[in-house]
Amino acid sequence: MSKLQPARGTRDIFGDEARSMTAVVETFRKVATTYGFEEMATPIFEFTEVFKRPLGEASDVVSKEMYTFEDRGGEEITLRPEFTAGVCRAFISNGLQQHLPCRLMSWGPVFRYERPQKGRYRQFHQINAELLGPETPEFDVDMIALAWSLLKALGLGDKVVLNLNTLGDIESRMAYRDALVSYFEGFKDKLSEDSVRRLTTNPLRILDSKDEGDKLLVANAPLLSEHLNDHSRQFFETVCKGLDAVGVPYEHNERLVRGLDYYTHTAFEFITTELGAQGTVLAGGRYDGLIEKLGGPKVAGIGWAGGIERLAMLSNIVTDAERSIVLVPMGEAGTLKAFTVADDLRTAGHVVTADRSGNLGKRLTRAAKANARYAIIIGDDDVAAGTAMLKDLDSGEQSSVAFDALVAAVKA
RNA sequence: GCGGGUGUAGCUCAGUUGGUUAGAGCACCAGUUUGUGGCACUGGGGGUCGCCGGUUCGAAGCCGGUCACUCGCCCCA
Repeated sequence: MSKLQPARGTRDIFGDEARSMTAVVETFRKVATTYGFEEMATPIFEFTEVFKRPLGEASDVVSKEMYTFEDRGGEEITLRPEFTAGVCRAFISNGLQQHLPCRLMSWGPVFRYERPQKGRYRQFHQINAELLGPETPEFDVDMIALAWSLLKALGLGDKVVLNLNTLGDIESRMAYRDALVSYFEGFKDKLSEDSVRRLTTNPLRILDSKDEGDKLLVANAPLLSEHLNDHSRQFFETVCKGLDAVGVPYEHNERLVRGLDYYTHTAFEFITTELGAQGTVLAGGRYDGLIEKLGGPKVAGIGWAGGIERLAMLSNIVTDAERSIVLVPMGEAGTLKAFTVADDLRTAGHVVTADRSGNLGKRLTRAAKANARYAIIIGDDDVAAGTAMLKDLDSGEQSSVAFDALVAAVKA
């Protein structure tokens, strides 16, 4: 640790960036609420097993990206690398299967030990939505529609493209996996180093390879759509029809796969080209076996997560700070009087600060630069007279107002 | 984890073939101005030149290492 720097991949968030991230979260809460979602805040750390079991031992997240440590009581603890597993654990812990379907929204920090880049941090923030209930394709449509509504509300409707695919149910996925492995086994010497490794860890990932040689082989590889059983095919068709009906544009991308073991059926990613290699801005899918895998009831689920930093960077939306009233006390009596004036105005709901240093000109300059709405000058003479000088900083007009009339005057 | 680039004030950047107290603009603070604003003038604070080591009489500039950021890969939000 040299100097007073934050640890690698972590940062301080303030100013415009903080406001912009808050705006993303606020928009999310508002939109998700209209879809019937309720808040679920789970701990930012869990027993390691909660993440290890559902994500899959071989996944990158589990094998090299988790912040895991033993606490003072000897428990294996992990800082959450995603929301889904924790939310599902909470669902089971609290017996929420009595209230299906459950629509749960969350947001907050998540942790992944990765090499940082722009738009990619070791501690970053996500908004998250999960819908737990029966395995019904219409729910997939609802979830994607929610994501699309949010993105539109953030002004990202034309910056982002929805890539959609189906991984099929477990049966279809396994059949396809076998077909894929036997196909690529034949070209093992031509595959990139990464892809040879993926052949054993996650063969579907090869479809997504950026290696030029791999791409040639992938072009002739068997297609997942050819290995879908009837159930999986119908499920996907229903999802597509639903999306058409709600008017969510999408591209069927057969190469879209997911890294985590628990995904089945629908998988989707909203992608932008404006953030370099960090183009995925919001992504998710269906995870029908997850809750059972964690030891819970047979309940299916679908969910997604969005990167708050990435969404904020793309949208540039900032909630404007509320315009303030600046008190300018000019003497001892004025300084004391300003405390009660401030109190009255704040009680009435205004943002009030006092500027007590420098000459009057400086203070008005600062108030103007801070985009304050009013300045209230309170000198000793004013206190004696029972009035303050209320100055409208937009128009430049000012008038003498009795102290007890200030709250009303400022409203007008 | 792998490969490339960058690092001088809060911000944007100068800084000659290594040469003595490291500069500018913007921003900030104060004064002109205890009673009227975004202007002007004057002044001020702020940098161990990312950090450590090496070469040299002498390093912001050269060499090595390290840290951070950044671009791509892996993977992902």
